[in-house]
Amino acid sequence: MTAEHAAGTKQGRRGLRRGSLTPELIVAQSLRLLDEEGASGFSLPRLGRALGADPTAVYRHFASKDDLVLAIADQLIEEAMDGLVASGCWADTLTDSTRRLRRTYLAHPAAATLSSCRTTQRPAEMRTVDVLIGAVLAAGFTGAQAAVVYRALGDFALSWAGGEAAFLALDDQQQKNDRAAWTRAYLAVDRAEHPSIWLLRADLPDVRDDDIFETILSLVIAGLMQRAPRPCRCPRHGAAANPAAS
Amino acid sequence: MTAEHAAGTKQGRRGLRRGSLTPELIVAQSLRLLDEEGASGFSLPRLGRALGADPTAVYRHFASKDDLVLAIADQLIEEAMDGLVASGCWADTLTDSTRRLRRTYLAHPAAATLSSCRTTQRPAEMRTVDVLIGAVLAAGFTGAQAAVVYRALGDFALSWAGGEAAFLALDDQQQKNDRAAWTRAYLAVDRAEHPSIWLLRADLPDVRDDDIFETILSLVIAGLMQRAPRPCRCPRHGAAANPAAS
DNA sequence: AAGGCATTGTCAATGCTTATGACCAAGTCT
DNA sequence: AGACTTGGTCATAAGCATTGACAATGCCTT
Repeated sequence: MTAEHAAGTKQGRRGLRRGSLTPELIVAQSLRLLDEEGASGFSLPRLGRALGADPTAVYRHFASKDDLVLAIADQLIEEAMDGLVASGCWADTLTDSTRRLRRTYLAHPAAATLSSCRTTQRPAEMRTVDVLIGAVLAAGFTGAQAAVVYRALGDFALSWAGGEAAFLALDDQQQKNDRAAWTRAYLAVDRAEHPSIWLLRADLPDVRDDDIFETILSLVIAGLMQRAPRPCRCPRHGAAANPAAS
Repeated sequence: MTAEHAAGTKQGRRGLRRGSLTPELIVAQSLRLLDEEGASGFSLPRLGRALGADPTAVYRHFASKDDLVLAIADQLIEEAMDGLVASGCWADTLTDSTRRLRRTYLAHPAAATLSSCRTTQRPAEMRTVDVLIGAVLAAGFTGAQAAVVYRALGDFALSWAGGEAAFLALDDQQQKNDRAAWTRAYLAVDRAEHPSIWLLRADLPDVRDDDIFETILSLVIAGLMQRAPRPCRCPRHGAAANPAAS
C-alpha cells in the first residue's frame, strides 16, 4: 500500500520499473512543476523526484536541461495554436493568433519565460507561421515587404507575450513590489519634478493588463490596416475609422 | 588592472584595500562581465574574482544577486535615456525613446535580459516615464485612456527590446541554429503543406532585424496617429498618409 | 594622539544545482 | 540460452548563492 505498489507489482527493491518514464510524461510533469513552483523550483533533481524516480533519471531521455526546455517550448506552441485556422478576415486571423499565444503563455508563465525566444522548427510552429504569412499575403503585401511585415507581427506577439509571462514568473515578492510602484511611487510623485506623471497619478494604478494588451494589439492592427494594400472588407473593419480604445 | 598593484602599495598579504570596492565599480564590472561572458558567466564568485577580490566580497555592497540586478537595470535605463528631452512632435519623442532603449539593450544583451521586466522606480526611470506620458498627453489622450496608452507604449518598447536582447544573449550555437531556420527549414518547405511559407521562401532569409523593428514601430505609431485626438502637425507627419515601409 | 567602533574584505562551510561515469537489472534479439 | 541494449540508480565532481565568524582598516570621538 505504500509507494511502490502503484508503479507495478513486486520490484520494490529499487525504484521504478523499466518503461515508467517517457519524454511525454517528463514534459507534462515539467509543466506541472513549473506552474506550481515557478522557474526557480524547476531543477532536474526535483523533476526526477516528482516523477518518483532518481534525481538523475531524466538524463536518460534528454541530453541536457536545454534539450528539455526546447521540448517544453514546442508543447506550448502546440497547446496555443491547436485548431488554429485562417479566418475570412486577415485582421481577425492575426488578432486571434496573437491572443491565443498570450493566453497560453499567461497560463504557464514560468515555462513561457524559458521558451519565448527559442525557435523549435517543429510541426506546430510551421503550421502557425504558414497561417500568419497567409494573413499577411491576404492583406496584399508581397515579396520582401510581406516577409518583413510577417516577422514584425510574429516577433511582436512572441515578445509581448514573453514579456508579460516573464513578469508573472517573478517571485511573488518582486511582483508585489513592482505592482505597488504604480500606486506607492507614482502616486506620491512630485508635481513640479514630474508634471505628466502627476496628472495621471490617479489613473495609473487602475490600468489592467488585459486592457494594455488589447490597446497595443489594436494599435498594431490599425497601423497595419492603414498600410495594407488590400484592407479588410469584413463587417467589423470595413468602414470603421475610429472606435477608440477598448 | 585587476589585482593588487592598482590598489596601491604594500599590503599584498591579503587582498584588497579598504575602499577598493564601490557599488558603481561593481555595476560597471558586472556589465563588462555580462557583455563578455554572457549571462551564464555572470556569477557573484566570478564577479568578485574579476574585481580582484574575494568571491564573496560583493555581498558587502549588495544584499543579494537580485539587488545587484536591479542596480544594473537602472544603469541601463540611465545609459539609454541620458539626455532625453521631449521633442516638439510627440510622435518623434515616442519613436526616439523606443529606439534609444533598443540600442542600449542590443549593446548589452545579457544585462538587458536580466532587467527587461523589472521596475526600478529610480530617477532615470521616473524621468523617462514622465517624458513618455508627456508625449501621450500631447497626443490628446486624457485620464484613464492616456494611462492605458502610455502603459501599452512603454511595455511595448520594453518587451520588444527585451525580446531581441534575449535572443542575442543565447549561446552562439543556439543563435546560429535559430537563424539557420530561416534558410534551411523554411527554404526547403513543402509547397502543398505550407503554401504561404513557400511563396516567401526566398524573401524570409534576407529580412534584417533593424527593418523588422522599424516596421513594427512605424505600425504602432501609425495606429496611434490615427487614434490620437490631437494628431501631430509637424512637417514629417502633418499630411503624410502612407509613406509605406522603410 | 589614543581608543572605540562600524565598515568591509577574507575565510570556511552549507546546501543547492547541472552533469558524468560506473554499475546493474530487465527486456530484446539472435 | 546467451549476448546486447536500454533505462534506472548510485557515487561523485565542480560550481553556485548565501551565511556566519573573523580580522584588518580607517574614521570619529575624546
